[in-house]
Amino acid sequence: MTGRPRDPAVDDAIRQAALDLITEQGYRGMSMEGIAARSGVSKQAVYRRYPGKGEVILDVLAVYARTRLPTPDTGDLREDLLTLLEETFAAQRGVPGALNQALAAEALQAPAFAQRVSSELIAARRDAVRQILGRARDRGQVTHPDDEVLIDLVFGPMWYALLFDAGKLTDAYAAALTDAVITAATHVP
Amino acid sequence: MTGRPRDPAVDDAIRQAALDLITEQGYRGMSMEGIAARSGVSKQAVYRRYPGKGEVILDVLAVYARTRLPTPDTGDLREDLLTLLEETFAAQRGVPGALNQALAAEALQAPAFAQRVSSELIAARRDAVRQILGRARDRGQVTHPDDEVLIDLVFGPMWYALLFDAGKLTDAYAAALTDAVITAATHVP
Amino acid sequence: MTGRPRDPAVDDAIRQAALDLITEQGYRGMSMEGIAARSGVSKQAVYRRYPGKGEVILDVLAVYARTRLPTPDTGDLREDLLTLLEETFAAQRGVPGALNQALAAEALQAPAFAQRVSSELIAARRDAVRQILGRARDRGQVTHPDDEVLIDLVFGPMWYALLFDAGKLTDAYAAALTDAVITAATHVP
Amino acid sequence: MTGRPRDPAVDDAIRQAALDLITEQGYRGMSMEGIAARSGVSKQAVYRRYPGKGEVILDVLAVYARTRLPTPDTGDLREDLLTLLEETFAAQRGVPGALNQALAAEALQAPAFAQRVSSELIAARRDAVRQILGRARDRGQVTHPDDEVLIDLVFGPMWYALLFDAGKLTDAYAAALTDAVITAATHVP
DNA sequence: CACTAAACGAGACGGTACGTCTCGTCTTGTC
DNA sequence: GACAAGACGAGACGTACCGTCTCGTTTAGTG
Repeated sequence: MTGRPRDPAVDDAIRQAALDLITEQGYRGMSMEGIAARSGVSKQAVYRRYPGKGEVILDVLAVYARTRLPTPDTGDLREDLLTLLEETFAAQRGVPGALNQALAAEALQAPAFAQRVSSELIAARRDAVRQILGRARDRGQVTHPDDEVLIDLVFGPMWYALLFDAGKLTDAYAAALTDAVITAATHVP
Repeated sequence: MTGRPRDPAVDDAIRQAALDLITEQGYRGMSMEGIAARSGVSKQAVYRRYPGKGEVILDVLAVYARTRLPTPDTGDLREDLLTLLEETFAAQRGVPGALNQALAAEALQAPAFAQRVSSELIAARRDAVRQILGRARDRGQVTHPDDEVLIDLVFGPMWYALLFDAGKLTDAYAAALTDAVITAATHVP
Repeated sequence: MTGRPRDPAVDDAIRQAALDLITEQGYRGMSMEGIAARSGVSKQAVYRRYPGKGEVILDVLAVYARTRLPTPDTGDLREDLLTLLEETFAAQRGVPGALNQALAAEALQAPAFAQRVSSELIAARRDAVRQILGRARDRGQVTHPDDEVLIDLVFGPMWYALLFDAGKLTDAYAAALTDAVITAATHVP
Repeated sequence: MTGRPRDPAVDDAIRQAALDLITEQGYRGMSMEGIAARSGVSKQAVYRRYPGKGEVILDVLAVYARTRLPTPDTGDLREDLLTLLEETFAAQRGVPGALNQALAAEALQAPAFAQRVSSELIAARRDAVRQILGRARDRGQVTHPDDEVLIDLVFGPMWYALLFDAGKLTDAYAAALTDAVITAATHVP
């Protein structure tokens, strides 16, 4: 049979509580117990939806991801890449940054979860850069043979900053990084 | 006054136990309680030395760091950088990799700790690359204006890999990264 | 709301473990930790029921108290009092004696707890004597004006013995005490 | 060899610290560790003098005991007994009361210690009453056959009060108790 | 309309780890 | 040798989460 349907209000309450806790107290202060308490929901209701903290974060982040802008396409590699990076970095300075840090913390504690994050969340961001590079490659602009390395050059420093110095992710840094990556992408004989 | 000196055997037992636990069971399986139990030492003896897990890892890693080789200096930028990266990545495939992951996990849970890690451990690695770049710059080879960005290009992807795909850190990846970074460093007009 | 009801088996296991520990190892050997371990119950389960050791003992003793015989009423003051004292002292020679000692130890470390013990456990015993004295007083036998002092004469020596010489609490001692108290109760002009 | 003699200042500091702690924080707050810290003395210096908390208390109490008045001897049983009890009870309302409570707590946790307390400290108090009763017995006033029971009638209620209601030990209570005990002592045919 | 099945809040449960405290012993260097 | 200092193993303290498990109650469909 069907049984009682899940209450969407509960869904929202959980996500909201998770978000609140993580922004107010960081990953440390975000516990399944705390989420339930804060949202006025039973622990079971949380565990019914998510197998663990990681999945909660993943879901909360997905909400942000859904509202994100599409990949820029101005015909200019530098402009496209810069726009994307500026937007991405700007987000990392806000709530999504805290969520990504939490995500990283979870991933470090469960390799299987790291895999999921990689394929579900990170892949999308990488795709965006891959598209930009692909278009530039079609225009003969990009000569570097391996997109993946270039993409690592873009996002590696971002995660590095999230780990040890989140304040670094400014527009200026986005620009510097963009230039360096473009140089690496376009100056291979 | 002096008081009874700390027993070096206890120091070693703690470090060894921490190392064992982290390599066998990962960051998750490493607890202050477990370290004490495994090393046959009282919890107090552990807490007397380290205020938390993070500091233990930091200290264990320091032992590895101390035994690390000096910065290569062959007069050839590519060879120097490649050697350094290959060595560093090779280490990340082993025990130090697990330790670094643990370190990252801790750093994510305590920003103050992230700062310490940054200045005490990471700085040394960055210095090595800075020296290599500096020498090449003296030879007129490096034209990119900002060492820091270049260094981020080197280590960003490494941490990124440690977070989501540690298996990526092969010699081949070290080579690809080296080439990309050198391109970025040397092709700025 | 209701929530999952407490498991009575856990209640019993805790009480039994506490009882075992206190009889086998005395108050010293009875710890919240030990109770949990011995009963195969989590520490939380214990702390959920009792805020501290004292309350555990109090509860264990209550079980004994509930099964105690009613106040004797033969119409003869000496017989009534003697019976009560013999029974009470006999109990002190057994498990309840150890429990009472533990109770005293706890009471000495927390005045607030002493108050509780006084009103919840000791009061019942005093009431029994008060009833016996009251009936004798109705028969014109007891002339001493203050029951409370007489009751202190009865139980004071008992606690004194529990503190320093538990072996003293024999039937003979009960008889000697009974006689002395009756003399004090009945020979006031 | 003789070695360095013990520093009397250390002796005093320990006793003073123990006294302070016990009066300020009760038995709970009196720890060997605390005594050492408070007195500015090493733990070893404390343990060198006393095998445990109990002995410290015993020693501190002994100082008080030494300064106590001699057994009253006015030729009047009631007056002698009343004086003794009033003085004794008055002391229990003060610092010696707290010390006695601590003593009781210790005795409950180590039967062997209870024995020592009994023979060293309590015996003196009992002797005093025994002397008073003896003199009255010589005058043909006391007819009760057993001094020990009478002495229990005197001190039992005192310890009982120390356990559960220290406030009870007033002059009025001393008087009531004196009268009851004298009745018991003098009205046996 | 009754029945069924799942969701829901509440909260108990066995675990595990946390960080702190005190115990009684020991090991330094200094006096 | 006493002494201050403080390390050491042991073990209890009380708390916090984990993920699972009852409870009794509500809320849809389905028959």
